[in-house]
Parts: sequence; structure tokens; C-alpha cells
Amino acid sequence: MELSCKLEYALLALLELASHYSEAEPLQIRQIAAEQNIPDRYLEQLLATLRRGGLIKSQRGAKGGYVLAREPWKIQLLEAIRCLEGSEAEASDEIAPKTVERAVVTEVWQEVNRSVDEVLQQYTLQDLCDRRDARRQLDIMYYI
Amino acid sequence: MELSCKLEYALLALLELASHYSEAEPLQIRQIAAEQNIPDRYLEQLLATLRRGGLIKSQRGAKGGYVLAREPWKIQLLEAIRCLEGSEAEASDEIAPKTVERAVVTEVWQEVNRSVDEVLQQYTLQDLCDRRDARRQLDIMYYI
DNA sequence: ATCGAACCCCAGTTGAGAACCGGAGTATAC
DNA sequence: GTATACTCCGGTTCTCAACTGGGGTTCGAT
Repeated sequence: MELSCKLEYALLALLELASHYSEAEPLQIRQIAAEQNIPDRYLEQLLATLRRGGLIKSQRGAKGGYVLAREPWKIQLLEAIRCLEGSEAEASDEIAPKTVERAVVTEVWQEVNRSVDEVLQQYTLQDLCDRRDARRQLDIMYYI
Repeated sequence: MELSCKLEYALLALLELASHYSEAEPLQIRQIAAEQNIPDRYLEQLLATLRRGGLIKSQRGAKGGYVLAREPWKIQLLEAIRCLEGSEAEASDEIAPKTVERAVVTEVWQEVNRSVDEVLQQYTLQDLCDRRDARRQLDIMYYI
């Protein structure tokens, strides 16, 4: 429903990592932040979450940085979203709705979420990259 | 994604109105609020929004109250949600994303929203009522 | 060894928006 | 004409996202 800027930042960062995946050097926070115009201190927190979620790997020290943990086509968008929203949605976790009416409403809502998950499962980081490249080609066409 | 309590309240109220649709007397705010355990002053605002959205009709004066504007099976959940979130989502309305990357991300998100809408289009208030009744039957069965 | 970068644990701020409360006004059935 | 119930408008309270910042620790390449 809502594209929080947290999610957007994370996806942009992953997209950036995906497009540099074939390179030897890891990407540093500053580079990603500068490229995608994201506050670096905030991005640091997001990348930490993604790392704990097993989506990216980090390398310390000079020439360190971040790399995708897997190939871009093996990372579904759903994984990224789940990883980031995981900490939020455990408090309300399955407290039985008091009334039948509320139960019905939440039931429908669960169905909505299921359909969201289905869509997000279809897309991988690679798909995002491809889409971006296609768009860039279009932009060039318009330019001429 | 998130079931705000605003939405939940509104759906519960609509559900209540739907189940009393066949009756002659309109339902009053207090009745709905008491039945569904919703702060009445807040519910008042929500019902006002729904009324402006053409989903319900109000009758003033003694013995006044609210009635559905149409039959319960002619009101999709999507309409209700749209009506309530309408005021929120017009500021960001189609401001072109600055970068190609952001454009791609929001594009995917639009697809997600489309699938959400599809689900919410399938359900009508009548469906909610039916589901509730089915659940009640189940509860009775368990009770025995 | 030393520098650069990731990592960690905070703690605080700021702004927006959700949820709710209250009063005074207005319409309408009886 | 009065009680009832909707209506308008404003204000409060509280939570949370989105940052910002400090201060330190651990690695790894050079």
C-alpha cells in the first residue's frame, strides 16, 4: 500500500548493488548514498538490517563495502520487504480479534496481503535492473 | 498493507449498516459505536466521509441515523477504502520521480496497488455479512 | 602499524499524521 | 418548539518514521 521511504531507499540500494554485482570491488555506503541521494547515516541502518537478513554481505576494512549475498536474479523483492518490515509486525502477531466482525475484516485483509506477496514474489532485483535499462533506452530515444 | 483503525472502524460500521439494511429504522451513531466498540465522536467523522462519498445516506432529526445508500451487494470494499483514503493521496499525485531508478520502483509499487484493488473489488459488504454469519455458525458448533 | 571503512549501541530531534475530544451550530421528526 | 441527531471546526495527545549525532570497536588492505 504505502511505499515508505525506508523501503524505497533499501530497494534503490539493492538495485545499485545489483548493477555492480559483476564487479570485483564492493560498493561503499557513501557511493550508494551519493548515487541515489540517500542520507548515508540512515542508509547504514538499512544496510545493517539487510545484512542481518542475509540479503547482502559486507566487507570490513579499507576497500570494504557491500555486495549482494546472491545473484540478482535469485533475490525476490518480497525477501527485501519482509526483511525490513520484520521488526515491526511481531507485536500484533495473531492476537485473536475480540469480535466476529473484526475477525472477518482482518481475514479479508490477510487475503489482500497474500496477493501483495504474490506480486512481490514475481520480481527479482534483476527484473528491476532490466526495467531500468529499458527505461534508459527509452529516454535516449526521446532525446534524439 | 496496514489495516489502519480508521479503515477497520469504517468497515465495521458499514458491516453493521449492511446487516440492518432491510429494516425501516436508520441506525444511529451511538448504536453502531456501542455495538462495535468504537469511539462515537470519531465514528461520526468517518461516517461523514462515507456520506460525502455517496456510500451511505443520513437522516436528521429525532429517529434519524444512517442507512446504506445502496444494497449491500452493490457496495464494493474498494469503494469504501478509496473514499476514506481519498483525501490523503492527492498531494503526491503523479509528481514525476527524479531518477530512473525511483521511477522503476514506484512503477512496481503501482502494480502492487493494482492487485490490491483487484482483491478489494471482488468483495462487497454482503460478502462480509455472509462471512460473519458463517463464522457465527461455526462458533455455535464449537460451543456444543 | 595505520588508515579507512564497516560495525555497534545508543540517544535525541523533528515533523507529520492518526486518533480522539469538545463546543457550538443547524436541520428535522414528533 | 423542543428534543434529537447530524455538522462544522478546532484543538489535543501520542505515536512513529525519518533522520542526525557521538563515540567507540573491529577488521583488512597497504
